[in-house]
Amino acid sequence: MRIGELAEHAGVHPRTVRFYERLGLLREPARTSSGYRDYDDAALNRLTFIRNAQAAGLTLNEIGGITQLRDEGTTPCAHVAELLDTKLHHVRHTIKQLRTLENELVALVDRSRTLDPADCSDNDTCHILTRRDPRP
Amino acid sequence: MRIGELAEHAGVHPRTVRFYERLGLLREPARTSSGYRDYDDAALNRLTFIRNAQAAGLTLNEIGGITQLRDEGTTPCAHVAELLDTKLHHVRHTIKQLRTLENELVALVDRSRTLDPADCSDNDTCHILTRRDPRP
DNA sequence: CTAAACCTTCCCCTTCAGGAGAAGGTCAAG
DNA sequence: CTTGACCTTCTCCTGAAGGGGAAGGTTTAG
Repeated sequence: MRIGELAEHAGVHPRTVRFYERLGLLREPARTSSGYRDYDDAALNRLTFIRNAQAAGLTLNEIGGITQLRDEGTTPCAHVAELLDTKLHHVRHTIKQLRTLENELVALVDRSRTLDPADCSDNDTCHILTRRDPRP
Repeated sequence: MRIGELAEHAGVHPRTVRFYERLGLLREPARTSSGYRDYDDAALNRLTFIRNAQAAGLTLNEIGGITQLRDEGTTPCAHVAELLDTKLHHVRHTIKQLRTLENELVALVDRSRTLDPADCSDNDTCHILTRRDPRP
């Protein structure tokens, strides 16, 4: 199968397939006599895996670590499990930070409703954003 | 005051001050006879404003829009209020997405505990990440 | 036979917020 | 006078995940 067909099956652009190959996520495929890339089903499986892993929030770099283990003959399960666990902690941490920001924004939006634009001077560019309390 | 002093007062690197100037967030300051940048208190106010706005999640581009209004003589309050409101919606949307990802990751971590690495075949690189259900 | 659709490599561009280093000028203290 | 700390401009680099176009070769359908 040629690159366009492979890409369409996986729902990506042919460009993306070449990009993954350059990063080492996909092995270099066979070539037809005219130099076209010629993929087998294993390549589609691999590409599908990459998309699944991305959907789970893994970076291409992390995915590269997994496929490398697989290519070396090691079952990557333990590594994958650890990666997912770490990612989960990161996600939870980010959510916490965003919730803090959300509260801050709610306070600022409220504030914007009570302040009078006529009182907004050049000193602080815009008094809505003038900090009253110390940074956490 | 020279750039190092200004930067220290604001808690940033002198490089960052020059960077903001290049972006048009800070006006070009006066120069000493030897070519050193020479800032007044207004510059520190402006720089402090930029930091506050960043803490509220605004991008430098958005902050540039605010300072431009101020430099043109328009009170930017209405614009700022709208920006904050939009940002709040964005943040809430991002939190929602991250919560979905969190649930997905919890499911995957659970799954990694029940699957046997001995059953992980080359076909799917790692069976923990093999999708069972269609993408939302 | 020709035109469209596909493929190839090569190299630069994007966003975001700076960071790094080079090569050189200036200022304050000992 | 010299050393160290500061300042200047210039240009390139980072990470993430590709996007875009140029210039050219191939394949397929009509």
